[in-house]
This record gives sequence, structure tokens and C-alpha cells, in this order.
Amino acid sequence: MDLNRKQMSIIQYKSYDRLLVAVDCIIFGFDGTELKALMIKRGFDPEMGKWSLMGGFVNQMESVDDAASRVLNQLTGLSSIYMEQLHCFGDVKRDPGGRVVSVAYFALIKIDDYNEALMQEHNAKWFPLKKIPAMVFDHKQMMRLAQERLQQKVAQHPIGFALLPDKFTLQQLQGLYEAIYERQMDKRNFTRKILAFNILNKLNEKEKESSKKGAFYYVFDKKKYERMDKEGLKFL
Amino acid sequence: MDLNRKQMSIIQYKSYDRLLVAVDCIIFGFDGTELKALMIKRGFDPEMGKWSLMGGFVNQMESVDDAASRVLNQLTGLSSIYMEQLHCFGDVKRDPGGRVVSVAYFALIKIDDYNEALMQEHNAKWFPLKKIPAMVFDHKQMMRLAQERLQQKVAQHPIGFALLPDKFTLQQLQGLYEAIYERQMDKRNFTRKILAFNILNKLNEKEKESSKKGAFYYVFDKKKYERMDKEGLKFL
DNA sequence: TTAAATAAGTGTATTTTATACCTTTATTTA
DNA sequence: TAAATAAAGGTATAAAATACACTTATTTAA
Repeated sequence: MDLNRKQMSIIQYKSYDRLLVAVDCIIFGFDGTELKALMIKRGFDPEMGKWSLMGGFVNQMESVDDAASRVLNQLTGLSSIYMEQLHCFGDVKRDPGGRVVSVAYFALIKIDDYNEALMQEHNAKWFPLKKIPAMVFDHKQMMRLAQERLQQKVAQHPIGFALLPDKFTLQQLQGLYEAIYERQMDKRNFTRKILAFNILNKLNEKEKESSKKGAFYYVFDKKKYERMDKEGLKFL
Repeated sequence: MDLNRKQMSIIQYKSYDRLLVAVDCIIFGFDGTELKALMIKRGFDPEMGKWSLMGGFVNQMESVDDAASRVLNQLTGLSSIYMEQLHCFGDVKRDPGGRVVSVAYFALIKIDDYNEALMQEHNAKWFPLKKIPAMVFDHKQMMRLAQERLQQKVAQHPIGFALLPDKFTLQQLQGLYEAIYERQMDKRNFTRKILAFNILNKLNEKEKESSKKGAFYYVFDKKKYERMDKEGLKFL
């Protein structure tokens, strides 16, 4: 029998086990005060009706990353969102419904920026990180790991902006960092440090809802950041 | 028809695609001067005869972590080795032999501490990180990511000791850090800093091969470390 | 036995970075 | 126009990182 190399290798691989591969998304949002994560009420067995991360199975013809983007989109309607792979969870019995290897991702979205209908359809709800309910399988472990990684990541790279509106005040930005790190910071030190990176542009426009004086808006300048990122920076 | 919940969910999952799931191991070693990684000459198609990471498929009844340990053991004969999950690589076409999702791990071993027969059987060879050959699939990308992660990790946790003999001199330790970070360090500053962590015990014994005076051996004291790790430390 | 050679071992001064801390300013509203 | 509100901004101190060079222990060869 005459086989070319590709056929050979398909035959070669044929005897190995094939597994279900899933993705689960930890979706973070910031409401100005608290860091929150988006959960859904699981709509199918096993564990129907319990709180769960949004997830789905990886198809034969899509990459794992694409599957994660698809799942995020199915819940929020959003695309082109900051998303990063967290960890692959591969215990044999992690899902009582069968052998499922799950690759967890975390995403950062602007908390008001989603498709209401899709969210309702999935019974989605934001939970403050301090008040995460019981969750199915190993999803709570995923949550914990995601929170740790967010803390690490945000200290090295300016990804926090993905959680804020396009224009934001320095106090809103500080509030975000305080929420992520779960500790208070000094306003003057924070301002000095963040402005020193020179990756924010000050607008000639004030946010006046929360104060009479009004606080200037800033925007994140991605180009400035990329220029300095090449030289290697630690963020905060 | 009467189905219990478990049967329900197996049926539920049945319609989804199953994929081959592999693990690949980046195995680091340190020869006193250079950081090296262990590669094998791939013994089967596709890409037979090319340099590759040691890998294998995950079986139905083993966790992904266990598969990685098994694969490491198959090549080196070692078990109970420092090993950490790196990243899941999930592109559709990453392996020309079929749809394979691969979870990469990196391991730190003592470079002389392996089973010679197994190594020969797999045509394994150590390559300095600076001189990594062409590799199959996305293995070079895995290598690069592993090197980055090792740098990050070693700065936060005292895992570097896994690459050194049980007893080592301060200069050997410094050499390791210099190799990992690819830059020279000041001997006095390094010594002061590392001893300040108070996780090393000085032995009453000297290494006398590389100097006439001889340098004292030290050992890593894991208990001391664990005590201080709880209080949270940044390592170097 | 002693001098030369070798790498180990050690301390201080300087710079940079992080932290602690409070008054003035702009604006609105009563 | 005074009172209320939150924004804006600087300095002094402490801690950490860096730069830098001589002395010591030991072996080996003269």
C-alpha cells in the first residue's frame, strides 16, 4: 500500500484517545467601585441551574482561541475584546458529565457594553469578586486564578484601560487599581506615578457629575505606550 | 426511556467534536555556565527526524498534568520534578498530522540527573538556549514562551534551585541567575540580596575545584522558605 | 619557606524609587 | 458672596537598588 506522509501520520495518530475540549471565560467588568465577574445560570445538565462561567466546546475546525472569542461573543455580543489564556484544566473527573479538558480565558470588558438580550437569554449576572456564589465544577478555582493573574498582569501591562470607558478621570483609574489590588492608594503618589509613564492624554473636558469642580478626563494613548513598551517597562 | 442525570449529560455532550490532546515538555537544565533545553529527534511522522520537544498524547483516564509527568519520566526516568503548565496551543493547523491541541509544560531538572539509556533511545540532546535548532510545528514558539516565563517565575519564587545540585556555591547560584537573565550581576550585591532572604544554609564544606581558596557550599532550606512565603515575597 | 597566583569574601557611598502627608483651587449652589 | 465640595498639586523621609575595589585564604612552584 502506498501512503503519502500526511496519510501516514493520520494513521499514526489514530490509536490515541480523543477528548472533549472546552473553553470557559472569566469576564471581568468594573462598575466604578467594584470589580465584578459575569456568570450564567447553567442551562443544561449536568448541574443545570447552578452558577457557571460561560463556556463552550471547541470545534474541530476552530482554534481554541477562536472558540473562546466565540463564547465571549455569544454571551455579550462583543468582539475584539482583550482576552488572554489563563490555564488549561485537565483533571479526569473535573466535569461529572464526561472527560472534558477545559481551557480557561479571562476577558476585560467595559461593564455597560454588552447586548442585553443575549445576557438575559443566558441568565447572566454580574457578581462582585468578593461575593462569588457557589459554582459548578472547578469554576471557582478558575475564578481565583484569574483574579491572581489579573493582578500580576495589570502590574506589568496597561490592560486595565479595557475595563474603563474611553475617557476616564484619574480618580476612576485609581479606583480601578484599588479594586484590583484590594487596597487603598494615595492619590498624589498614584497620579504622579501614572502620569510619569506618559501614556495618558489629558482632554480639555471635565467629568462634573461627582464633583462641583469637575475632574479632567484622560484617554489612554496606545501609540505612546507601544513606543515605550519596546524599551521594556514595569507598569505599576 | 428512563435516564439518570449522568447518562443525560453524556448524551448531551455526545454531539461535540473530540480532539487529540497532547502535552509537550520544555525541559531546562543548567550546566554551570549555560541554560540548556532538552530536545529529541522525532522518531515518527510527520516531521520524523527533526528536532522536537518531548511530547505525547493525553489518555482518556489520565489528567493532563499526569500526562506531562509521564512524558517527562519517559525521557529522563525522573519523577517528582518541578514542572509547571506553560500554555495551551490550539491552532487548527499547528500539527500537520491532524487536529492536535497541545498543552506545553516546562520542567527544571538537574542536568546530570537522568537515565542515559532512555535519553539515547529518544535521541535526546541538550541545546543551549542561544543555539536552539529549527524545530517542528510551533515548538520554537513554546521554547520562547517558556524562557520568558522562567525569567518571570524565577524572579518571584525560588525555583531556580531545582536546576542546581543539592549543594552549590553562591557563585554557582549567581551564574544560574546570570544565565537565566542573560546579564552580568555584581557579586557583592547578589550575595547580599540572596542571603537577606534567609533561605540558604551555609555548610561547613568547600568546593575546591574551581579555586584554591575554595568557596563554601550552601543548601536551599525549603522550610525557611515556606515560612516566609506565607508572608508574601518577591524573590529577586 | 616563601612568593606568586587565584578566586573568595566583604562594606560603603550614591542614586533611585517608594511612601507619607495637607493646603490651595475651581466651581456650584444656597 | 459665603459655604460646600471634591480636584489638584509638592516636599521631606525612608527604603531599595546600584556602583565600586581591596583583603583573605589557600595552593603551587620557585
